Amino acid sequence: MLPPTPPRYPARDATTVDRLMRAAAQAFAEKGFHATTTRDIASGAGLSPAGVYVHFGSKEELLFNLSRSGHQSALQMLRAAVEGLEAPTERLAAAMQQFSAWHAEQHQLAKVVQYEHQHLTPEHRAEVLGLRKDIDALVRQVLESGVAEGAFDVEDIGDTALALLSMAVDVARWYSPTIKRTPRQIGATNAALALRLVGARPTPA
Amino acid sequence: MLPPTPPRYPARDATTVDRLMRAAAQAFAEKGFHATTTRDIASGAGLSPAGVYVHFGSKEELLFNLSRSGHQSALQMLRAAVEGLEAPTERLAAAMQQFSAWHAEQHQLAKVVQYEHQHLTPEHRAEVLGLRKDIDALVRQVLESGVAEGAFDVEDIGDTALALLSMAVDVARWYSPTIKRTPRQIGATNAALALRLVGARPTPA
DNA sequence: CGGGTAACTAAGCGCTTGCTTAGTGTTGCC
DNA sequence: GGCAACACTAAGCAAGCGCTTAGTTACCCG
Repeated sequence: MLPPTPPRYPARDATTVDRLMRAAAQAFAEKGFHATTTRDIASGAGLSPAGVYVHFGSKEELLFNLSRSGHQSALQMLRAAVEGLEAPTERLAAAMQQFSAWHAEQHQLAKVVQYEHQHLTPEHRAEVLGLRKDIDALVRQVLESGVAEGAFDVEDIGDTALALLSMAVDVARWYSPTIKRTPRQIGATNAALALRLVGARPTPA
Repeated sequence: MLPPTPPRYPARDATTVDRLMRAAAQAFAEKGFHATTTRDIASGAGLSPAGVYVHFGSKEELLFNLSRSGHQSALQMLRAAVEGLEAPTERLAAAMQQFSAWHAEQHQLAKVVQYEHQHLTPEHRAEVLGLRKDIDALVRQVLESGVAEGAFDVEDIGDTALALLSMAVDVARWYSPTIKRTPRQIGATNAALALRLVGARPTPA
């Protein structure tokens, strides 16, 4: 009774779904969810207005898929960044570097992730807020272990974690591909600033 | 030929205009400009849908008035905060404290200011972007004088100013009146973190 | 070659949107 | 008292919205 193809509704035809996701990310990032029409998305993906609904049940479902996969990739990237690193300063620097650079490199997706989740249904919003908590917890944990080892001098871990996240997240608000600094440079700057914030010394030359 | 009343189209009846501005600020902050209908604003101000157009020519004009007056009040507040202060650490701490607290206390207006200006007409956007540049310039100037006096140790003034602004502006994104910290406490935290960022010592006890 | 399936489109439906129009009640001035 | 000026409403219009329906094309597997 098993079908010869694996369950197909997670859309095998990656290219059209991919074009839709890209077109939606660009439009949502530039104009916001409500100012974007399904016709914008369809034409951005080279489809007729009805073509969207072959792959997504609604405009909100498209936003949800974007928001969830964006949150997941940010979280995975953060985990990969600190994996294998022992020293708290290295872990913090790597996390801040990668997270900031991600918000620049993926600035369209990042804008959707940071500023459009309010337009999700309550159930969908709850799901992505869970992923956000994981990201917050990871940053807090990096700070906590640094404080425990005496590598960081921090007044309040929650406040400091929030400030660090602000610096990185806000990149999505002001970044534009036309500026001089590259995502990598932005990451390096924010990593250095983060080490100052937590009272660590930058790795000596 | 001068009329007995001064030019009247800047709306003398402050109370209805004020109710409209408040209702619009709340709706724009909570749902965004495009998701807000003129009927939302009208009913929020206790008017019929047509009543809005007695005082504002369009929904965008309402947004513009909000955005401009919000930018102006933020800028004025920043100027007042540093006025009369000589020591760079005091000036930076005062600016950061007040600017961060403003984004909490006025979080609805601040959200409109920071996240909705993309929906202004090009002319109106250009006008508020001018005010934003003034705010950026003020922060930079505080950093520059601190560096010149040897009070701050900063690698790059532009990057550091941007990080400081990120910390303050991002308050509007995460602040909610239900959290434990008061706007004043948030301001104090961010002021202390700012002094760390610029390599200054917090004022000794 | 025939038949089922999945991707896609042309057309359009019902609804909501920003905004207008025509009219009403109130106020203040001569 | 007369009347213009004003703030406001009831009703509604044209346009645009998200999404559906009915039908066409392309392709895969026997």
